[in-house]
Amino acid sequence: MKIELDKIYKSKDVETRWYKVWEKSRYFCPNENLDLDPFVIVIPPPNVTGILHMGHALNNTIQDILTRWHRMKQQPTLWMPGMDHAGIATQNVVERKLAKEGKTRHDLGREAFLEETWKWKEEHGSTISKQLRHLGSSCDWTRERFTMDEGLSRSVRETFVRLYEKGLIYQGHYIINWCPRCHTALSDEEAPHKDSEGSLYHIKYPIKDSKDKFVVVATTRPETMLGDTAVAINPTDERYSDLVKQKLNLPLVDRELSVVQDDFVDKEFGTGVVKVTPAHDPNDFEIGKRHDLEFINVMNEDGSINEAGGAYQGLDRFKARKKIVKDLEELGLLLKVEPHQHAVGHCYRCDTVIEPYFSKQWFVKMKPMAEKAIKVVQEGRVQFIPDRWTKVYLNWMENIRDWCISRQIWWGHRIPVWYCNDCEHINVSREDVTECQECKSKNLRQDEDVLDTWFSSWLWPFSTLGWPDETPDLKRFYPTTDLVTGSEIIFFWVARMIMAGCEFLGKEPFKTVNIHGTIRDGDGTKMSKSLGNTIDPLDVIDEVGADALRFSLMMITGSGQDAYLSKDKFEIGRNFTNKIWNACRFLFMNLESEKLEDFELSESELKNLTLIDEWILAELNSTIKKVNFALEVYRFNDAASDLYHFFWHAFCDWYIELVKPKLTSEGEDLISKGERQLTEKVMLHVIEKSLRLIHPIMPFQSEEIWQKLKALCNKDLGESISLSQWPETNHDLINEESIQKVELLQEIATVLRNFRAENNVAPRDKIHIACELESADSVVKGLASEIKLLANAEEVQFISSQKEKGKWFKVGVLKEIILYVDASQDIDIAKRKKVVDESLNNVDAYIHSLEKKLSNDKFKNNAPKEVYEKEVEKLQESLKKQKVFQEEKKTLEELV
RNA sequence: GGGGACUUAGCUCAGUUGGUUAGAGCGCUACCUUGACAUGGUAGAGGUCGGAGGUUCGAAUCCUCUAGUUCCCACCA
Repeated sequence: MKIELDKIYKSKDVETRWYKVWEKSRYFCPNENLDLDPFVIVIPPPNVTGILHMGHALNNTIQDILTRWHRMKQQPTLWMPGMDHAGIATQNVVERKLAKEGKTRHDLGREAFLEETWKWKEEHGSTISKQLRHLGSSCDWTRERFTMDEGLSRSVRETFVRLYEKGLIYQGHYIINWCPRCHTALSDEEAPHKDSEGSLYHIKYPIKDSKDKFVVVATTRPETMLGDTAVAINPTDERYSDLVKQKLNLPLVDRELSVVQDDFVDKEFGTGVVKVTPAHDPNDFEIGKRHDLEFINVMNEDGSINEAGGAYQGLDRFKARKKIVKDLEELGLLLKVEPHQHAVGHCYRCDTVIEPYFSKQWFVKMKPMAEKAIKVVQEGRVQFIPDRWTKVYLNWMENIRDWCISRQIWWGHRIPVWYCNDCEHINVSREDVTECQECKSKNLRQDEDVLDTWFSSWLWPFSTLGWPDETPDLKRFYPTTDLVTGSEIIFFWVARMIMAGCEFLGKEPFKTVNIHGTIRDGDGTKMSKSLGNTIDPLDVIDEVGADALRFSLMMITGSGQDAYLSKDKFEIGRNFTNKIWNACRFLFMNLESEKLEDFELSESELKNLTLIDEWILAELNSTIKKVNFALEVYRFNDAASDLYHFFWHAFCDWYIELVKPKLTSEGEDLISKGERQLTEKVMLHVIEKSLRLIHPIMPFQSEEIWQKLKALCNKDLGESISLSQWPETNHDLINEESIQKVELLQEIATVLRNFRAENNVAPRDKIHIACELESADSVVKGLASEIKLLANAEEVQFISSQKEKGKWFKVGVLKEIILYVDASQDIDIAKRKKVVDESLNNVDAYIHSLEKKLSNDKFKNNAPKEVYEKEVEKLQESLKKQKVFQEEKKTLEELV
């Protein structure tokens, strides 16, 4: 039976070929196994406008590893895919497109604009799901959802109505974050503050009916003074106690201002006098409410000054600011301007400076829901990994503020509210309303606004499963198991999902939240398109393959830690896929066995193993154990590096090298046919298990090789490695003794190779080796042929210490053995002497420290017995070494 | 203002309950173009774990302070 692999691994061909098969064969749909708990992940739905970036690649690789791992454990496994309609982002895209044609959305009107947007979605909206397939993501695409599809829209309405009926949704006039470019309200989370250099303007407000008397107020936004309706001081501030009875004249605008006392005012800051603009500042808004002040809105939706601004009407807010400052200066009312650093909100979509804006919006009352969501985390029913995020989450939850959910855009779920034009009744309904519930009038108008995009995302873990219907999927797959996401959407998404799950289903939506790090570039700045510092995952896939990308990402990103990425980081994955490919190729090339029954090793086969076979099986099983553990605790980097070290540095570097002669022609005389067959079987067993272990991280290549391997076997291994059984650890095969023996063998080989390197003995030249053994029954005796092979020796002799002194040259000292080579070699005595001197110094120092430690009674009394004994053992060994080195030093000195 | 995270070889990072003469990958040096792989092999050089103090028989690992880098959160005009 011959199986062949191409000379080089052609990732592109393999990837497209297998993904098609996987998807077509519905391997990614959950199985019907009722005995095992289902494993469920919902994808953090990427924006429909999105294109795959490294953050996605990391996020989805982790999800895929978990999904494939559980699928191989034969659990019913569902990775629910889908996309987010991304209200503002998508609308921006379509509006930009229209702008190129010289049109605005208003030219089209609402209906036509939405049609246009759906059209855009149909044409471009599947980009990212295609890209996720390139990555190998094993989502169940038959269940793919979109936040605006019919079912999800229904759950949005259901939740809105329920919350409204419960009194948790209310409408009101408040100061919200307004983006003058997107023309919409934003939630607090959507308006992140950035420190910016601004100015603090000190302005004189004249006191009415006084000559030249004035108070000084300070502001960073002078243009808002157009909307001032009062000035506030701290009630305990004696400097201004007289002021309370007086009135002020607001400059530039002909308006009288009263003076109010409010605790909010900090006596220490500035002059201790605050201008109050209730319609343009959240704090002033509160003061305004407390003191029943007038709310004057001075801006239009685009941030320009409106008619209330008198002479400044029509000016953009920043132009108005300049002009106002200039005018004040001319009037002699500008006292001074100081540089001032302060935090300014910016639109998270377009980065425009947010305007605190007074308007009527819909809000969700969050406190009652937060309480439940806090509880489930505190009780450990939802667990953050790493745990430090728990604190971040709880802190936000405990200080939660109401959620502004109305957006003044068109793309999204329209608010299910109909106002009666006749009786002004507010109709809130799951179904479209055509008749007023109060007065039966048909003269209704629906609320113009749509809901925040996150108002549909927060339902994602159950809306995708069919909720509010009691669907079989919902029963079977809710609550989901793991959530995998980045830290930047803990508040936006994770926290709200927990609230929604508890509120609407009475059960937390997932058990663990795995927060992975952020991908940054080599300088540590976040990768973003606008900075132009991105590495496109698709380019990487193109160059090195998806498996290499995935593996590299796992090697690079420590648990939850940010990763600093540069292109060369992907070499590790590329090299590893190459190594696996070539190792398998080599082994397949030299196979002689006929078809095997299967790859499992029978009892009798296990009894006939060579030491090397025993050892590799021990290493394999200890790797299975480690990988299992790593995955269980979400330490993907550990899993990846465990696999890497096993396959490369145990299997390839040592095992294959050791069995090579048996497999190639020169070995034919050396072993019996049965022995060769057994070795081949062990080797195939190891490869087959390794492939299964690697499959969650590197799905494509493992499938390709595994399918070739299948042909060698009579037993039906199944259709795909992705459905095959996840390897279990066979603890009986973790044979410590064989591990120790092979470690000794490796040390011996290293010493001898080192000798070659130091003395420039060519690898081809055979050497003669002698081993002086501590005891006659040393295990080393059984290793002669391996030593011979690894050191390329003509022969290996075992000698006793006293004899044949002149013939052998000492090259190394190990645990139970002293190594010699034939003294006829051309040996660099000076070099050797240097090495021996250094070794002796090290050993001396080490012995000194050990003796010190051991002579300390406190150590003897306090340290655990094993630790103490270990130290004693170390000392004995070191003393032996010391003796040998001393002798050798003497010998070398005589020779010089 | 509050809360995290990070600081270990030239670079990027491991080091899970304190006990290793401190590890890996890349890079570097020397040798190897022997038919699996130069995306390779062998050998080697290179850190005392940001700094200071403390706890302990024993600390990279725990505590305190301190410096630097960085990320969140926060309504001080």
